[in-house]
Amino acid sequence: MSATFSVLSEPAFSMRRAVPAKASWMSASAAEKIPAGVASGGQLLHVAPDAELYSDGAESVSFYKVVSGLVRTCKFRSDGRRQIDAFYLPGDAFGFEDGGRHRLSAEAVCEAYVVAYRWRGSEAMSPADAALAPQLLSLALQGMRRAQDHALLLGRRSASQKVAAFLTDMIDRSVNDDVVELAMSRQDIADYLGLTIETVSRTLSQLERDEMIALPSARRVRVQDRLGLRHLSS
Amino acid sequence: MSATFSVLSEPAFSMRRAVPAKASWMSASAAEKIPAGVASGGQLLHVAPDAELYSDGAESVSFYKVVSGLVRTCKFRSDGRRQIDAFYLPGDAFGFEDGGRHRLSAEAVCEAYVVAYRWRGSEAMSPADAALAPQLLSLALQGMRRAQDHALLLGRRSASQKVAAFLTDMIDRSVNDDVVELAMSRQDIADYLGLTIETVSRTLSQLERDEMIALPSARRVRVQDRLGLRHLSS
DNA sequence: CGCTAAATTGATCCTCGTCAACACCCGTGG
DNA sequence: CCACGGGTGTTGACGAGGATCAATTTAGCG
Repeated sequence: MSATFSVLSEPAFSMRRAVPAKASWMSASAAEKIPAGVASGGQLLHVAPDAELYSDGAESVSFYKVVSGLVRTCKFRSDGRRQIDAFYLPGDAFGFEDGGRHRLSAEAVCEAYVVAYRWRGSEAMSPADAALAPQLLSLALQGMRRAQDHALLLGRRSASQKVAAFLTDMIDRSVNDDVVELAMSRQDIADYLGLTIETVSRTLSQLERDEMIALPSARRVRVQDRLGLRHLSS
Repeated sequence: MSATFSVLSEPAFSMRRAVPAKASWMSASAAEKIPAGVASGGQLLHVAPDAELYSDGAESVSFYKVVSGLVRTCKFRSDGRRQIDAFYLPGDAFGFEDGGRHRLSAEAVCEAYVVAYRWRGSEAMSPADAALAPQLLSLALQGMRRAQDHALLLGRRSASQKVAAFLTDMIDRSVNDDVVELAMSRQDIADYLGLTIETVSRTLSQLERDEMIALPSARRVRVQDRLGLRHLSS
């Protein structure tokens, strides 16, 4: 895994891994893609595919917002297995946690740009930061909602229900209506749903046979029976 | 299910269910058990066993803090199955969500006292409320952490790992060191872990045979090999 | 055009869900 | 005091769904 990410504004950023930071400066057009943020003073970062933005246990100095690409947060178990906590699409914020340390790793699924906002947790908030608290609160509540939905998704559901719910969620979150371009691999999906790659693959094939979806290519899903899919995930 | 809960301070509280509010006034000693809260103006409520504090979809007018007893938040699926999102012990806060509506039901597992704090979400915060934002933020981050841990617990783990993790969590959260008094039924545990009551029961029996725990009674667990248990839940 | 990683498909095993019977705990009432 | 009854928990037998191991196909990329 060639883990690299580069700071595109200020260079003073704590890197956990000794990795050569590739100098790749953003274009003006990329800068314009930054969504109207919580704070104005964000720092734009480029993260290479599979590169680690921060790791489990690392000191938490910022939270982040995705500008482009896809980010996953995950946990690595002692048995070597990986569990993915969430996928973050452009516009989504992640990485704000209390306690001074991250409790998950964050990695780019594919090449991504993220904005980092300096923030060290609700305990260490300056009076100036306090003004942002309501907006951070909104983000935290959103994050809690997402985590709760994920827990509900994982609790006692069949493989087909899980995959259908995953696809439904991806459709809802993507701009396009009926075709989803999955940036993540089958392994990523499996680790997110608590399944194996084989089961994910089999389930997708079955959904295709049932004519609920079409798979023009492995990572491209065309939804043909949106209602049926939504009903399956119940 | 005889769903009843009664407001012990002000009577103006929105009840979703047409239920006879039993007049049961708190004792002075119960009042003293209220933990130092986020806000001072909380309203003490009594909730009878299995009574619903609020239901999925209900308008969200308050968040809550457990004074005594045990509260569960849960979701009911269309197939009739129930999933428990979380258990809340004395001192834990719950029920703060954005969007104006609750997305889970809250019920008392056993007789409980909770304090309700008027709050309608981060969108509808008065300047006075804004002062509380940092503390609410801390609570929300705690809630997010809890939900994430729950999702990680449910993702691809064996029944014994799940049960061990559940017991470990209950030990960590209870005051007593090695004996846990479980207020919840096997069904509650099963719905929390995404298992069946039979599997929960079998797993507990197995843990007892392995001498990691002892079960002096069905709801009382004595932990004999705390390290082994913790290692199992990994 | 090959090389490699990713994805699919197949065969088999095992965990856990399901159905069923039974034990236990308590409160009620004879 | 014990019989009865219902709720809760335990245990057993069996089967289905998904994990595992293995082989093959497809896609991506030099």
